[in-house]
Amino acid sequence: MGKNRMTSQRLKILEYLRSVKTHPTAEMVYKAVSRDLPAITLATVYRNLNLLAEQGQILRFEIGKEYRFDGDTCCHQHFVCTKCGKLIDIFNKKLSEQAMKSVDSEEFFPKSVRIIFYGTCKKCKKKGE
Amino acid sequence: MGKNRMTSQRLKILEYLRSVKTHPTAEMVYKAVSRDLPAITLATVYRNLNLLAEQGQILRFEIGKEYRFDGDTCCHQHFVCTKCGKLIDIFNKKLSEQAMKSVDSEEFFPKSVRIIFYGTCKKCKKKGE
DNA sequence: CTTGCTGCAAAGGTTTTGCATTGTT
DNA sequence: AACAATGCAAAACCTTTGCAGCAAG
Repeated sequence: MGKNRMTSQRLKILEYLRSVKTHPTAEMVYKAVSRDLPAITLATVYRNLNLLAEQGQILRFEIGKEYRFDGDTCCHQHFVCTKCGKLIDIFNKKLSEQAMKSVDSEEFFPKSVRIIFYGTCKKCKKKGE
Repeated sequence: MGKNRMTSQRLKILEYLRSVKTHPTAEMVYKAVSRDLPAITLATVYRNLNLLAEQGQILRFEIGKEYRFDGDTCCHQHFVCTKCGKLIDIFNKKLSEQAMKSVDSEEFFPKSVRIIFYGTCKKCKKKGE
């Protein structure tokens, strides 16, 4: 703990994640970062993503059997369109806070909530009609 | 649709899931069901779990890279203890309904919500002190 | 009988790991 | 100089799939 070295690979990965509003997979991060660091490997990307997630610098969560990473650690929710698979951010801080409050008790001591909605997005809804 | 055959394997799997309050992995279901059906294979377990989930007879969700299955399809939330890894049910129908309502709009058409809390459970909290 | 389901084995895709080397501190 | 981090390749892991035989309707 606290004895991490800031390598060019780690920095690039972190910068990349903070620069995009998408929720890339490890593979996507790898491809993006490869443009600047052609020698980087997928293994390194995984190792860094996992480390950053452990430290709470980024978010890691699972959508349908693969990890997605998110540079925005501020509490927000996600919407998954089950038609097109798109993952969309929803910013409703109150909702997360409200949820946290509702379970905080002598039984549970929540540190974070993950709220994911599944349904249809605007675009797919239109197509379906 | 509607042309499924109720095989002994499928029945056993469904019965098992409904009989437990845990959230077993496919592997765990396989082991449990194997006691009565020694010839069953993991592949069959997966096929049935996926089919049942598609039909909405059970729930399927991801916790840390593996699928978990839940025989209780009624809307409830989950609490994951990050210390011991335990997965606990929380029954707060209102919370889910509230969440759904808050995003339902011209933009999003949610069909379901998944709310997972991460934190410390009572037992681990005690140990930590 | 029909054809959906099974067991078996093999393949698939994502993530992790061992090891020698490199590069931060 | 130490040792954390990397690249490479192989392994590990969970899940899916093709196919021939079986069995539910």
